[in-house]
Amino acid sequence: MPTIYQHTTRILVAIDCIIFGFNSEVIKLLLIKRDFEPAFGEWSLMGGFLNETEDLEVAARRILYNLTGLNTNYLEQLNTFGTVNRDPVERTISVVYYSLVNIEDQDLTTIQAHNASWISLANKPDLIFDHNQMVVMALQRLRYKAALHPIGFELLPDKFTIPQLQRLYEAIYATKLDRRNFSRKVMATDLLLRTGEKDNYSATKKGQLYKLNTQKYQSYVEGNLAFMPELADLKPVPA
Amino acid sequence: MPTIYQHTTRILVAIDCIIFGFNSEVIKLLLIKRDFEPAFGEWSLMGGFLNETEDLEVAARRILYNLTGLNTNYLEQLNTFGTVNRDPVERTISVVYYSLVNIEDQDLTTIQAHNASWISLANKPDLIFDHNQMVVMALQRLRYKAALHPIGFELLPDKFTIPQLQRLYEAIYATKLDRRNFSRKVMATDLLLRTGEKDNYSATKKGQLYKLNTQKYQSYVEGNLAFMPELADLKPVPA
DNA sequence: ATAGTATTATGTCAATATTACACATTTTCA
DNA sequence: TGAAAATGTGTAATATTGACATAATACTAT
Repeated sequence: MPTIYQHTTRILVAIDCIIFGFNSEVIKLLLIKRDFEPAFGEWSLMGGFLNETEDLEVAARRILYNLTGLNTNYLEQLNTFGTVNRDPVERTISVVYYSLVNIEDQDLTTIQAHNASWISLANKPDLIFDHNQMVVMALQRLRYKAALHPIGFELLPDKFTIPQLQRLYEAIYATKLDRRNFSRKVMATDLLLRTGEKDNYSATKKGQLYKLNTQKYQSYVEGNLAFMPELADLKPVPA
Repeated sequence: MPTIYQHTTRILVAIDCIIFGFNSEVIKLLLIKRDFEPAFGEWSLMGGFLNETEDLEVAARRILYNLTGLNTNYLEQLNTFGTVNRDPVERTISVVYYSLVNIEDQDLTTIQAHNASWISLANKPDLIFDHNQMVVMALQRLRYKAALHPIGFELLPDKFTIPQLQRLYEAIYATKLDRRNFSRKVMATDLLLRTGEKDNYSATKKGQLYKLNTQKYQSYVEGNLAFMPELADLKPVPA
């Protein structure tokens, strides 16, 4: 006979996903304009409920996949939000994940079917419930992580140029970096491999395309070598 | 008429607390030897269930207070663990907090009443469920945080000496630091104020007692000045 | 009183990292 | 051909780190 906990307060558990993308210029968020209740017509993160027989991360991947049609590499738990009245319908706690996706890999049809769009951070509309707070925390976390681990690559296409990578870091930290020092520094990590190909999107000189040295990358991610420690002096996150 | 979510899977939400302390030599954990089911007689973290009308952090503080009789300054959410079978009795997700407490402030009676004891990391017994995993993650997080923010002070008494502080950092990072460089560095942050008093516990020369410059401390904790960035190259956490 | 030890306060120095530039050259499109 | 972007190399000023030296001081144990 299975024991049962006496405690009877069982609670709705939601999963919300913050999806970061980068379009070679600015950091974007994948947000949905709700065509369902509650908060019909307002903007929110993509979310759903945790099922009885589903692990947390599995649920997050399910929700992400349903919206974007893609399996992201980088999915990490951010925080669990559980203020009593955060959801006006019913007490719900939300386990929030954030993910970094290559904006080019998305499945446009799926995204449109969910009434979702990529919106740059600067134009972020007001979101429902405590979702604004979640985004602020996620950006903060992204800055932490990207200073110590080379996770930025998840936001780029497989092949990318050094200036693209630099623009990504400039976008994450809202700062300007010296072109020459940046490239020297990045090359010194040995994380990049020349593909020999060139960037055909460029209107001017087509840059060298690089890809990740996946072995080196693994040791950087699993080990704890600081990637760009000088960026660890984080600037405040704009609200 | 209030809307109700159709989704019916409501889940038990537990809160578990990892309580770090420091006794001037080693990092300790406050663990309980269970005198109740499930897992009677085994070791675990202190935990409890989230109530319907209770915020997450409030629940964590309640549980912490019940066990230690103290209100800690430093309480931070670590992660939510939700593998389907992590609790053999019933599907339960656990929102885990970690806290840093001054080991001297504890209420011994309360601790004993809960069959709890301070156990040094090196002697940590095997814990129930996924609690071992939680501890590993907490130690990792502690190392991250303490490298970038001066949170270590929470583990010390109000007044402490420089060598005490150094031993704390050495314990957190399982490393040795140069006495002379350490004191120079710490003094340079302007975070410490001399109290003029002396450490009467010392058997030899009684060291100067310092206390935190709480204003400076706030700006370090809230701001993002890296505290000891050279320690951010984290060593792997011993399992 | 003294030997021994821990604490505290300075100082030196080489290796390394960071920052901020200068200058030169190449590739591409219009 | 000229503008724009990408690339490559150099280098001086400055800051940080890590390793080690010295010494005054305060206390205990004997």
